[in-house]
Amino acid sequence: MARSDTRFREAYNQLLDYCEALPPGASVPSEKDLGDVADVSRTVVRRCLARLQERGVISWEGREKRLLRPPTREDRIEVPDSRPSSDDLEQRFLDWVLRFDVPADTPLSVAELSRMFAVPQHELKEFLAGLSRFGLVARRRQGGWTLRGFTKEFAIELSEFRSVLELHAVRVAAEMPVDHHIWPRLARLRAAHEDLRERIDADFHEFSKLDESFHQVINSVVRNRFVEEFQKVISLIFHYHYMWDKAEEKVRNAAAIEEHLAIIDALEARDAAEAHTAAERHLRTSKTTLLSSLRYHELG
Amino acid sequence: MARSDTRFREAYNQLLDYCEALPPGASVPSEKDLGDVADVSRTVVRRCLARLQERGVISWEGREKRLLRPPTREDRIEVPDSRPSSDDLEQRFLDWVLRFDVPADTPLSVAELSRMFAVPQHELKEFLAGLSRFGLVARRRQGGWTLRGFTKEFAIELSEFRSVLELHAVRVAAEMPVDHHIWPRLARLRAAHEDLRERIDADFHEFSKLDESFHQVINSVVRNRFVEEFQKVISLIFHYHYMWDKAEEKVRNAAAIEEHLAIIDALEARDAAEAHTAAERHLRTSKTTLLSSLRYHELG
DNA sequence: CGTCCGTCTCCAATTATAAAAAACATTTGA
DNA sequence: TCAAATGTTTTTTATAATTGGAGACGGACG
Repeated sequence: MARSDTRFREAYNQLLDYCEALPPGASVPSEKDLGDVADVSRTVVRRCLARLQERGVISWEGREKRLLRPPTREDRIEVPDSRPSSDDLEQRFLDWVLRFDVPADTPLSVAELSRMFAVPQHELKEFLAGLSRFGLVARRRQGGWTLRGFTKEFAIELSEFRSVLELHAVRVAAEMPVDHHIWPRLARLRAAHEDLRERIDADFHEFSKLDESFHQVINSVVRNRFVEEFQKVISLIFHYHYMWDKAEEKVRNAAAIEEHLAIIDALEARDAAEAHTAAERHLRTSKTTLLSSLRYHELG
Repeated sequence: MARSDTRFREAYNQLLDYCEALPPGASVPSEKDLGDVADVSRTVVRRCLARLQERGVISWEGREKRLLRPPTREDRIEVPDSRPSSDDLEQRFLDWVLRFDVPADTPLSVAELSRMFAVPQHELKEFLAGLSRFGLVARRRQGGWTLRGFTKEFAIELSEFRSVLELHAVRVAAEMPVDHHIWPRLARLRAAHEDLRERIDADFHEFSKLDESFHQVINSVVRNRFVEEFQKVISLIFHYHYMWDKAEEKVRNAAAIEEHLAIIDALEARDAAEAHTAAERHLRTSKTTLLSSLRYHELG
C-alpha cells in the first residue's frame, strides 16, 4: 500500500546488464557512478547492491565491491508490465469524447475513467485539472467533473481561437527569409497536394492526414510554447471531426485542396496580403465544416 | 485518514438556521427538500437529522419529523475554519514567484508549497498540472516539479502571444456597433486617463491599476473561453512586473498614458488601421519594459 | 583534500479508507 | 395506482497514511 518499486526493479536489471559487460573478478564502480548509469539515486543503487550481494553476484564490504560471477538470466527481477498508457492519455481521452460523441455536461467519473483508461485516479485528476485550463471540463461544486463539452459555442470559440493563431502564423511565414526551413516544406506540401488532386476520386480519404501536416507546417514558424500547447488540442479536434463527417467528404476535400494551394501560392509569391485573405477563406470553410459536422451528429 | 466532514458540518448548521425559521411543533420537510436547502445529498441530510434527533431538537420516525424545540446557540456544531485559501491559489502562487524572483529551473516541492499556502497537497498538484499547460512549470523525470520560470524566452513568448490576442481584440473592437458596452467603458477610461495625466507627477503609481482595466476592457469584446483563461495569467504577470520595475516609472507611465489615449482615439474614430498601429506600438513598448525589468532584476 | 560511503531527513507516488453522492428498492398516502 | 418519500446498498470522491526514493550531511578512506 505505497508507491511501486518499479524504479528499483528497472535499475536492478539495468545494473545486471552493466555487470555482464564487466570482466569476472573486476571491481564494481562507486555508488554514485552506478547511480549515473541507471539514472537513479544512491538509495536505489544501494538496494540493488544489497540484492546483488544476497544472491552472490557480488561481494560488498564498505567500498570494496567485486564481481563474483557473471549474472545469469535467473538473476533478473520481474518488472511489473510497464504502462503503455499514461503517456497518450490526452490522445485517448479526446478520442473517446469525440468518437462516442459524449454530450456536453456529461458528468465525468474519475473512477470510471480510471478503469477505462487503465490509469491511476490521481493521474486522471491531474489530467482533468489541466484540461479545465482549456475550458474543456469543469469542476462541479458537489465534487467530480463535467465535460463542458462539444457544444456549438465551444466549436465557434475554438474556431475563432484557431483563426487568430493561424492567421498570425501566416503573417509571420510570409516574412520568413529564403533559407528558412518552411520553404522546402511548403514545396513538398505543394507536390503532395497536386498529387492528391489527381487521385482525388479514389483517395479522398488521404486528405485528412495531409490537412494535419499542412496546418502543422504553417504553425511551425511560430516558436511559442503557448501556441504549441494549444495546437495539440486544436489539431486533434479538427482532425477527428473531419474524419467522421462523411457528408460530401470528397467534394469538401477537393475544395480544401484548392484552398491550401491558394495559400501556398501566395506565400511562395511572398504576397502577405493575399496569403492572409486565402487563409481567412480556408479557416472560414473549416469553421463551417466543423459546425455542420456537429449538427450532423446531433441529428444522427 | 479520509475526507473531511466539513460538508456535513456546514449543512448541519444551515439546517439549524432553517429550523429556527419554523414555527414550534411544525413538521419538517422531506429529506430531498432539506437537501435542496443545504445543497447536499440525502446522505448528509440524514446524518444531520440523526444528530438533530439525538439532541432532541426534532422527533424523527419514518416520514414523521416534527420540531420539538427551537434550536439554540448550543446546538451549533463547530466547522473547522473554512479555507480562505484555495480560491485564489493562482493569484498567490504567481505573486510569490514574481515577488521573490524565484529563478528558472527551481525545483518546486509540493510539500513545502502546500505548507506555505495552507492548501492540501493534492490541490497543489492539480494546480501545478494546470500551470504546466501554460508551460510555466514542468514535471521532472525523477518526480516533483520545476518552475520553468521567468526566463527571457518566456517573456518574449508571452509578449508575442499577448500581442496576437490583443491585436485581434482591437480589430474586433473597431467593428463594434454603437450600442455595444465597449463604448461607454472606453469613454470612462479616456476620462480616467486624462485625469491621471494631469496628476501624473504626484500619482504616477496609480497607473498600474489603470493599465490593467484598460487591457481588460479591450479584451472584453472577445467572448472566448480560451482567450479569457490566458488573459488571467497574462495580466497578472504584466501587472506585477510593471509594479516592481521602478526604473523611470514616472516617465514610462506618462508615455503609456499617451499610447493608451492614441488607441482610444483611433477606436472612437472607428479607424481600425490606426487603432491597430497604435496598439502595436503600445504592445512593443510593453514588451521592452517587461524585458528590461527582467534584466534589472537579474542584475539586482 | 577530494571522493566515497553510512546515515538520516524529507518528499512524493500510491493506496486505503471515511465521507458523500448516487443508484436502487421499498413503503406510504393521496 | 402511482408519484413522492424513505430505507438500503453501491459507487465515487477527497484526504491521510504509508512506503519507496531523492538528496543532504558528516565522517572515513585513500
